[in-house]
Amino acid sequence: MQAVEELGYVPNLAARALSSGKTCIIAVVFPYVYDAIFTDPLVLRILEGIEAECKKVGYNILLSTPRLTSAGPDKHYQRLITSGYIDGVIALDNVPFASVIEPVTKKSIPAVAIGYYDTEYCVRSDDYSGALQMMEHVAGLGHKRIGIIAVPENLHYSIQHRLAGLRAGAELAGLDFNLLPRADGDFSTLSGSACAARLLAVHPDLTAVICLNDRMAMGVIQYARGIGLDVPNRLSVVGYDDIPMAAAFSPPITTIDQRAPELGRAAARMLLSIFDHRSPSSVQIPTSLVVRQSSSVADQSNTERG
Amino acid sequence: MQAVEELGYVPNLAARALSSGKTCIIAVVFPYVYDAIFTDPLVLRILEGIEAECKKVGYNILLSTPRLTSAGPDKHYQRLITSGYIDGVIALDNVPFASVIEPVTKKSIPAVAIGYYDTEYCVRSDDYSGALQMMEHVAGLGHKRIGIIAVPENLHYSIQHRLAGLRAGAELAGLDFNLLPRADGDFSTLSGSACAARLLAVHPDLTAVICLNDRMAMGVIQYARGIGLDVPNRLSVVGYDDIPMAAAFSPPITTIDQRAPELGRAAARMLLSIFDHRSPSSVQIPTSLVVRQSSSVADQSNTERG
DNA sequence: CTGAAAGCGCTTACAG
DNA sequence: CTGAAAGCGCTTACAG
Repeated sequence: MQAVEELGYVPNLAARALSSGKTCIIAVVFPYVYDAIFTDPLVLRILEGIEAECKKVGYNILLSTPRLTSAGPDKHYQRLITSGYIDGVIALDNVPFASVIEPVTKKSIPAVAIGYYDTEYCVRSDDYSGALQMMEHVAGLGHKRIGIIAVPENLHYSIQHRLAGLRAGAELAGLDFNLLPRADGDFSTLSGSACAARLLAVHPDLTAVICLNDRMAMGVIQYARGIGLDVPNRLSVVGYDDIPMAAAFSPPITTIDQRAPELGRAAARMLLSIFDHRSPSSVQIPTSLVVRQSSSVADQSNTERG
Repeated sequence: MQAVEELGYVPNLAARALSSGKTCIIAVVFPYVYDAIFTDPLVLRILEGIEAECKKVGYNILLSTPRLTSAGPDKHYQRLITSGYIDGVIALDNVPFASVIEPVTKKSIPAVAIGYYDTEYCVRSDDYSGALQMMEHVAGLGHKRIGIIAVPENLHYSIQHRLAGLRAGAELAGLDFNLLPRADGDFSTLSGSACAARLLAVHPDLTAVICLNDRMAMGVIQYARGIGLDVPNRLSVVGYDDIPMAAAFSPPITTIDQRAPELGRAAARMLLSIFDHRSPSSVQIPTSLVVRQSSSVADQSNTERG
């Protein structure tokens, strides 16, 4: 039996998979909508969390990036999930026009969604509260003329929840959310600058801008600097996501940490517990406000002027 | 035979794997040294290239992130590569103290390294020429007092090649590379700022700083701005990698594009061709200089003053 | 050229 | 409680 050690015997996993029906592989599914999946730092952080939990119990990760259109995920993916290769799937499922987890649950394959798609097992970031926290922070600093830089709601479910959170936060602060000017970008830094330009052209008296991600916030700060507006003294700018760059930016950006690795960890734990024939409850990961130097109290003189 | 269509038959891949000895899975190996693997944007870009080629031919990607110490990769990994689960591996292999590809080739499993580790099949970025291009660009703008911000050579093979390229470029420009002041960071933005502080404290008359990655270049620019040095007019700053943020930064950063997705594509093509019993030649991916606004001609008054 | 049988290397249910 | 046998669902080499 110690010959096992000496000869370096390693079980053949394909044989084991065939006989036991278990492959110890889970598919991690990042739908490819735009090329966003390969440029978004959060994707890698989520993967980090999944990997950490899987490594503990010896599960392997098969990465799948199906092309997602309104007709659903591509056939490659359809084949993968019925191939017997995988024991279960964890999928980012936040694109309103098509679900990637639905065909999996239909086939009764254990599945956990990270996102808002309505399914039995899911983990969600508390986008509503995160956005609420942002608005409370900004309004709490005395800002009233606040611009919103978002993204079209049909791109990502989380956007809808963040906007709802902003609305609730505005109401709490006695502001009419519908009166706050809004511009939509596409998550990119460049679009952040462009939105800032549009917003400030019409509303030069804004004292704060809330951006639904950090990269757009960086774009706003660059634009503001370009036209000589000091951040945060003349214009407060806050972001969302707490990507690594947010802390290193100048000024460091006030933002919402959604704990992406924890989203991944929770999803992996949930899937493993489904494998154990338990029925885990869905999980919501709380966010936290990270106050840095890009936001400050509303400049009194500016506030009065409007 | 059209019943196949109707019944939605999908072959069981585990059975196919067992009988044919082929799994159509390749392991993509990103050794976990620090948590760098999950925060480095290049990793995802390389993965993007691998995924694109694999998708074409129906191969799946199993992601492996072995912990790498001087004792070699962890046993999880050792098991994976002998498990019969994978047809081959593509690995980032650039950490001098241990190779991740060596145990694979020893077992005669098809393997392609992305990196400088000496092995039969590899794809490399032309770090030497990339760094040479940087130095030629900076020296060509008339700079002579150039600071170097690098990283310890024992962290990554590519650093050694980039430093050699800088040296060659300096010699071509008639500069003594050994006389150029150097500070070492750790790739992070913060370390870039710290290095800039150290360098400029001793050598306030530097007119240019060459950084071996973009994030450190961002740190330098922030530090320079903080002490009132205009970039690029008073200080030119160049980076390396061309991460997405480099173009969106202010000022947009002059840098070297190493075409990370192409590294991935080339590695995948190479592995697939090994599967076909061909013997592909190793590949070097050329880099290109991307000139943006963070570098400009040396300020004459400053140059004279030194 | 077609079709039935052996075999891939495990796991597991069953007989002893 | 132990050990021999069947079976997982394919592929492929072989007999017809």
